[in-house]
Amino acid sequence: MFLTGNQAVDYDLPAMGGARGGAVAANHNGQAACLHGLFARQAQEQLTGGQSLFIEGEPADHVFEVAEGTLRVFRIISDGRRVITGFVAAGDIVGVSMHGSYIYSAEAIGLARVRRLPRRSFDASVNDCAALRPLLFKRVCEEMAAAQDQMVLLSSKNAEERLCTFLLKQLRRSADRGVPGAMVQLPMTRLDIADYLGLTIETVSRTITKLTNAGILCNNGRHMLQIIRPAALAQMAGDSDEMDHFPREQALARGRYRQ
Amino acid sequence: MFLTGNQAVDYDLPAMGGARGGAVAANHNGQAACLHGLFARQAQEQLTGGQSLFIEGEPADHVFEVAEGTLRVFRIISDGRRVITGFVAAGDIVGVSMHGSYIYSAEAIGLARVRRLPRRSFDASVNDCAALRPLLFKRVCEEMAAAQDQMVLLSSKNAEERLCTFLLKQLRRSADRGVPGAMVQLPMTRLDIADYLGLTIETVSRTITKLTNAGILCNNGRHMLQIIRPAALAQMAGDSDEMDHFPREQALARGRYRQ
DNA sequence: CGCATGCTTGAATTTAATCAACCCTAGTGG
DNA sequence: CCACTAGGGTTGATTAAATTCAAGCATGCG
Repeated sequence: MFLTGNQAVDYDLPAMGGARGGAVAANHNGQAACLHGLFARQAQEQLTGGQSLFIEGEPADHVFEVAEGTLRVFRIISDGRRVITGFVAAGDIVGVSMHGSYIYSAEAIGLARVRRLPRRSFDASVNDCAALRPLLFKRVCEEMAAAQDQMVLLSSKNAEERLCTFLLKQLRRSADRGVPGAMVQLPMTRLDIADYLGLTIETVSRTITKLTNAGILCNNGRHMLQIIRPAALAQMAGDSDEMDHFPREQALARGRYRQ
Repeated sequence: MFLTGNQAVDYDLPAMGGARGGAVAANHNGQAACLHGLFARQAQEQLTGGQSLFIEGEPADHVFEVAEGTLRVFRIISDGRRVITGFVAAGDIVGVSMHGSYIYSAEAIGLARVRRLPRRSFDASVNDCAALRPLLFKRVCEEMAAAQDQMVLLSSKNAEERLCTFLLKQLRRSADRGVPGAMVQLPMTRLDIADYLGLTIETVSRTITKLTNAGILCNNGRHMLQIIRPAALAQMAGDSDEMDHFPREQALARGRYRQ
């Protein structure tokens, strides 16, 4: 049931070397213009809610591009709890920075579609194409930066700040996808959010209620919120915009950062 | 004293290619055998305790290899607190996965020595040398894996587990460096540890005391501990060795992971 | 010696977790 | 069409853990 990782896929790689004839999206004649181009000719695979794309510990044989939907990326720790380390959505690539085995699992939240490439092909393509390498590098840097941000969130923000930070990020995403009117799509459940933010489901729920009561947002069903006062949200997120150009001085002022 | 990470190491690279002409930048005609080789000919720079190597937000113009000592890698958040996202020690490379600007600061804990390479040179060398690319990629993967581990630690471990995990990691490091007899070197201060583990200095102190009283470790001065019962430490670290091959079953048993 | 810094310990407080009950909604089947 | 159910979600009361505030100790350095 939940183990049905992936069935029946054709694994031919896009014949990287020479002229890639037919050419679907996003790349041209000689070489792929972008990473997306590498996946463009691969068949889409469909995942239903809760279905695994890959599981922590499996050999990391493939790299995936999400075409549609959202996946959660997580690890199960020894006491059985789940830690979600990220969500990936359409356009994102998953499973890149793996050395031997996947270090986390990925599974669909609701319906999702992905394309896959064998890792060897992916690596070879990128390795062969000088234009792609910086693009991949950039992605990895972004992934790293996101991990850093998450560490900061987890190690120093309270429940409210965590949730506001999260909602703000989702708001940006939704806006980028053309969702209008400060609406935020939350495809994931409250439990997903809790496991991502290092909180319990109750705390997430309470905090959303509190923000609603404070007139900062407004609840349109479980998976859709409207942000009424984005500025307030940003302020409560705690990465204060106006001040954080002066990290050193502030820190000194508070006596926490010396020398 | 506690800084003597490892001194007097011979850093000439295994003379991979042929004649490495005068030239700074450390690579090729032949080609460098390893990333370390890229830095080998660079002058060492010395940093004293508390001195910055680079600061968050600066243009990320250089890549560094630590030759000696330990640095802390951190961000200062808007309210002035410091979040340490990692420590780097001899042999580690810092500042790789940066796109435009550094996303964190790095500064020496006590005396340290580093070698630097302009980012352009570093990138060019790696880009030109097919043998180096997977080595760099591997490093980045390790960095990513460490970040994941840290996220798990921060989002789901209690103070004791955090500290035990940390000590265990330091123990491995110390052992790798040839420190004998289950001794752990802690070049950093308690405040550094606290900022790294997402705790306060008081909690770190109390927890060390507790472990000492429990006969698990033994305090030899501020910057040196002896681990009396490594197995107990490992168990308290909470990434239980014996069970975590069955993440799925456990999770289901606890009703936390469904579908 | 005396100060400063880092560390430890104690008491009070606060935050989020836990335990427990209940609600709401979508989907099912009679 | 309505009743029922299961899952996800909310709310409340209590508890536990770590923070905060406060004081004192130890070590190293001028």
